[in-house]
Amino acid sequence: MEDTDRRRAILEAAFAEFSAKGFRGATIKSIARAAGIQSPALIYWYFPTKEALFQAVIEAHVPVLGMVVGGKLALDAPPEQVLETLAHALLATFNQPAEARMARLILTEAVQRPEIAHILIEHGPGRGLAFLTTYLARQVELGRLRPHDPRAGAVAFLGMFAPLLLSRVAMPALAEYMPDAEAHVRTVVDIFLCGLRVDDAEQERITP
Amino acid sequence: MEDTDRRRAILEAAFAEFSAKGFRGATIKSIARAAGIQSPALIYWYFPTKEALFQAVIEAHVPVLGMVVGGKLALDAPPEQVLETLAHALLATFNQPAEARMARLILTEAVQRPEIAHILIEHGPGRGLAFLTTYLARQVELGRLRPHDPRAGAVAFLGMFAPLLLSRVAMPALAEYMPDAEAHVRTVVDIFLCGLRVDDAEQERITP
DNA sequence: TGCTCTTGATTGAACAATCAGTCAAGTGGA
DNA sequence: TCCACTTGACTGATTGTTCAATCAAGAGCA
Repeated sequence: MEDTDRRRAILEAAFAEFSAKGFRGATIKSIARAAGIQSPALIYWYFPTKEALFQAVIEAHVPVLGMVVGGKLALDAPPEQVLETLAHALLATFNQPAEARMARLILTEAVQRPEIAHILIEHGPGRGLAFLTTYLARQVELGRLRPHDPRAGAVAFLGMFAPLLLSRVAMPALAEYMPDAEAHVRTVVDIFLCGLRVDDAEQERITP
Repeated sequence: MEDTDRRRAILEAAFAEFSAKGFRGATIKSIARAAGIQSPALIYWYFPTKEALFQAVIEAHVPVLGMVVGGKLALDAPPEQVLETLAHALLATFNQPAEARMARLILTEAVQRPEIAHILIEHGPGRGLAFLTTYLARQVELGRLRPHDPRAGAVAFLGMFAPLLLSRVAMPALAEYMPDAEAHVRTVVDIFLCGLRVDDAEQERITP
């Protein structure tokens, strides 16, 4: 559990290599070179195996996944505030290079590794979905949103940002089909709110 | 360009292996074994290299990607019909095992291969997005939907199904957070339609 | 019918390169 | 001296790929 300079350097280099080339594409030799180490053998003094190094890299970056909903989002706060805050937090999170690379790593590796997929989902999108689901249910209870399946609503809302995040993080070729981020947030929140607002109630004007 | 039995068998086996283990994970030996071939060397009689075999596999499955919007979706058809049809077509498409495996292959490999990502996006999600974008713009023109950014609207609508498709195709661990497919389609179409419906000019104001 | 000759298809063996991982021999500070 | 740390050289296995040899089936000719 100790965290020396060398160990940290290796972890950092391994993260860069894994996220750029995938588990199989990144070799311990390339990781060693990226870490400024003379011999690949040194890696095996800190980590018993390549697989263990990979797991350590994952575990080192799991905590950052939980930060998306780390803010103070109350269950009773009004939807127009919570949804916009959540949307901006989502985009801001994956603007950070470390988080973006982590997302790419998950995307390429978790498919072949269901066991780590489970852990990562638990700490990342799972929390966001769980919070949003109970939040939507609560808002229906409060009469601020009309009755609907809150689970489907949560999946739908977060999913609306999936293409945008995918284009930023992993597939730049998608970018040409993507709208501006700010405009997208505005449109999405607007559609979602109007779509779930209680009918015929008091409502504010919507500007095109 | 000839398509003998052997060549087709190799392509099929390679598709299965690549989609299951990824490009690096699938070896020509395993592909040969899956194709019922004695020696891996035979593959090199039909394909000059492993990379060429991979490209051939991709090209062989590109056409099926265009089928999503292959149906007769008119620009003037009412939204409640078009959106539901589109949603069901989307889910039905990725229920087919071949399409699902193709999607997984794209997801895991296109990240490291921008050149093929571009082609695949062009034939797949790109077409869907392009159609939906012009369709939404047309509906705004017709006065059936209220003014909004049609590009963002299209991305949002298709994105709403991204988590569901991801859980089915590549990450089963996500399934426990997912709603029932039918209910999700209903909720999504409902939210999207209500969210973009033209506001009734006469609103009864109920002051709280 | 018999007999070569050609051609496409298939094979087992072997190639060089690279991989993850090991090992013995060091280094340098306490 | 001791011990945490570092190194270059090495190992055995696996990788994609090549190659010479072989097989089956005709084609042309007697």
